[in-house]
Amino acid sequence: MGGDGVCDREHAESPIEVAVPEEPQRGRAPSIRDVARLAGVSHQTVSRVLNNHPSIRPETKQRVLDVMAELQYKPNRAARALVTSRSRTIGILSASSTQYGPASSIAAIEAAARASGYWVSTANIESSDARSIADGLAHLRAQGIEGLVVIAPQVRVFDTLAQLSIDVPYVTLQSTGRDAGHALSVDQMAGARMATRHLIELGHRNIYHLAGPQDWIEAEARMRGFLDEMGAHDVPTTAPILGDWTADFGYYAGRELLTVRDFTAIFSSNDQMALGLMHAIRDAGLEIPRDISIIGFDDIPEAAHFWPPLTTVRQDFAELGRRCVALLLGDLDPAAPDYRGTIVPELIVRASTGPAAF
Amino acid sequence: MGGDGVCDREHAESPIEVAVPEEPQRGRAPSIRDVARLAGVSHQTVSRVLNNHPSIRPETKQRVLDVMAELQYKPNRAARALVTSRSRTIGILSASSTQYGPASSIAAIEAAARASGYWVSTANIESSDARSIADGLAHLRAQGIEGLVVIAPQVRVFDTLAQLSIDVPYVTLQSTGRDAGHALSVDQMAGARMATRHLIELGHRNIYHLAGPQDWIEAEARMRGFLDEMGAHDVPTTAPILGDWTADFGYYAGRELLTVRDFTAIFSSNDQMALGLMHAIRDAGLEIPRDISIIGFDDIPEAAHFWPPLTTVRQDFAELGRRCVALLLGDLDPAAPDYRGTIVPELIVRASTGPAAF
DNA sequence: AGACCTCGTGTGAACGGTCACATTGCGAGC
DNA sequence: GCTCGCAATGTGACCGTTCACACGAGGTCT
Repeated sequence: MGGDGVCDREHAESPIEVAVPEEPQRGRAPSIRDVARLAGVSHQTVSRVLNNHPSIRPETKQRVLDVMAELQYKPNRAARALVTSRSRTIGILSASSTQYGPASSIAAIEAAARASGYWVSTANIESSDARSIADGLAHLRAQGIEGLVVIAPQVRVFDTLAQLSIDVPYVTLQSTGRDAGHALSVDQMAGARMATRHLIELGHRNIYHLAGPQDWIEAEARMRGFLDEMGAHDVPTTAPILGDWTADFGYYAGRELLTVRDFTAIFSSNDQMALGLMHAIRDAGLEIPRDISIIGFDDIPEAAHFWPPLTTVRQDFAELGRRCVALLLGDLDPAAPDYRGTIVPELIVRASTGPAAF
Repeated sequence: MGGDGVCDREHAESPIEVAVPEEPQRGRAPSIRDVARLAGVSHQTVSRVLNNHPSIRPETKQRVLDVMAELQYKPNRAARALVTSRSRTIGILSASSTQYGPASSIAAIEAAARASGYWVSTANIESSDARSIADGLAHLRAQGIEGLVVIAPQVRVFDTLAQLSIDVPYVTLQSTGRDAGHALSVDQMAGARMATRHLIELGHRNIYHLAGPQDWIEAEARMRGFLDEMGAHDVPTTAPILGDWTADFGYYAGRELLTVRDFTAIFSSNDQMALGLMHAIRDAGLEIPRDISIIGFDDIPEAAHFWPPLTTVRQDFAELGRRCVALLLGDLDPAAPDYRGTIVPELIVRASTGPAAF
């Protein structure tokens, strides 16, 4: 019924293009039994060809394959999922999927999943409240996902997830340190220490840290890395400022900080906030890095073209996505390679950092 | 193992009435028939409750609902899809999903689809070659999607899609002008004309256009808008430069252009390239907008914090995504509202444009 | 030479929903 | 009073695939 309606509509809309006189197309799409009939075998033999079962005579197999091609047979995923109770679908629960990092990871996850014959279905959550998370998760679960990737790295999300008792294998793209089995991440602490050490080695002693939102796991890890490294060099620290990842926040935080100006460098927890900071610093008539050094985190593609080009810490989001799927499939499918373990980020020195001014 | 499972099951079923207080929960998830048995109705009645069929006694309905809640019954999507041959899944075929625009649209599409009870499954294509597109499409089709959204707005993609004769309703997020029925877009031409007019009104007469890749539909539309507006004001034009959307390209193009420097303004087809251009201009010791004005396109969230803050044209990607689903569901589901028609972008004037220097 | 295994194939029953149709009561119309 | 229609519910088939099991042919072991 619905199909007819759609067909009519198509015809009405594009009279020039679609003709589609090719297929006999009487009624339903060809099934395994149609193939079987034409190939002169049983439906089970066709099924065996589909799942390339070893014990099947090559010539029989070829005959079946030929008929499949002729009929343009396509296996019905729903039927298969019903009987095997395996959907071959990985769900992604993601916050802030419009940002470069998450988006890159999602793309990599999709590619890796597809290569392994899995589908990917996403659910975005706008806010991190329990309701929104539960809704997203319910949506994915209703679909019968086999594995779950969580790219909403707020502590709150974790807690909510823990309460919801997920019944599928899952991976989170950030590490709380608590749930070692499920987590996968770029080593945020190491990256933050690199960034901090870089500033210290340039002679800076009054360094601020513009952190991410308090309840983000990455933000916390970077903050910890910062504090540890500062401590290791006996440099006194001030309390980090808690931001929201946006360039807007960086700008306003910068304006605020400059009213006092008791620092020579700022380590921003991501590149966007660093951009906002630099904006504020320029507005105040100061020069980077002569007056103030800025270092970011992520290395988004634009960072090289900021003014000045931003020194930052590069994360390999794509590798993260790939490993994520490998880990998940390791649970789902013991054959897949397992490369658990953290990925080490890389310090990218550009022009926004320089020797300490005073 | 399997045999044991079956045996257990047989035993569990044979004794009259379940002795276990709560739920045996051994093995499979509860089905419609489990619910039926405990509620003392037929499986069909349960099905009617699920699809809230009108003619069912309220008290019967309530009883069924109670049992469902108790058993934590969840309908099996695969079974439903199998029998109705409707997957309730929308596929997204997307290139460059890591960029702000596409990512925003994807998020909006997912939200809108979910609100209408649909799932979203994505396939990313890295390159625009026919093979990659066909693979992505095949992947989505194998899943039995009911509708398709294409956010890979290269002309090439369109041609490939046309050849592949898509058998589901689809929408493309950009307009070729040719396939009016399927396309949905922000009015790129209008946006480009706004941007160009802005520069002309500031007195610029030597304006370059840094366009996007030749085969992108948006790029072409913006270029056309630029040329039209220039023509309307009798301003002579030079051939647009064809870029690749990246800040890197903008930077190198800028360096190249500055060797001649026969212009006072550049209209960049997106914000990233504008960023690269500004980088190159600063490197050459020039000041924006005193020496050269720059205008971008998209209004990515960072644009307000570029140096100088970028004048650009804002596109409402989220609205685009929402309408996209509405359009698709209009095909799928005649009840949904239909708001076809283009979305008008908005000129955002910041500090990267100013009066012509000479 | 019979027992036994393996290969290649077929048969019928699931899986968990929906659909078409059958079957009850029960009030209304003639 | 008897039929008719409708509301509320039940019965069995079916969607397209895989699974468990059966079966014949041929080879190997004892």
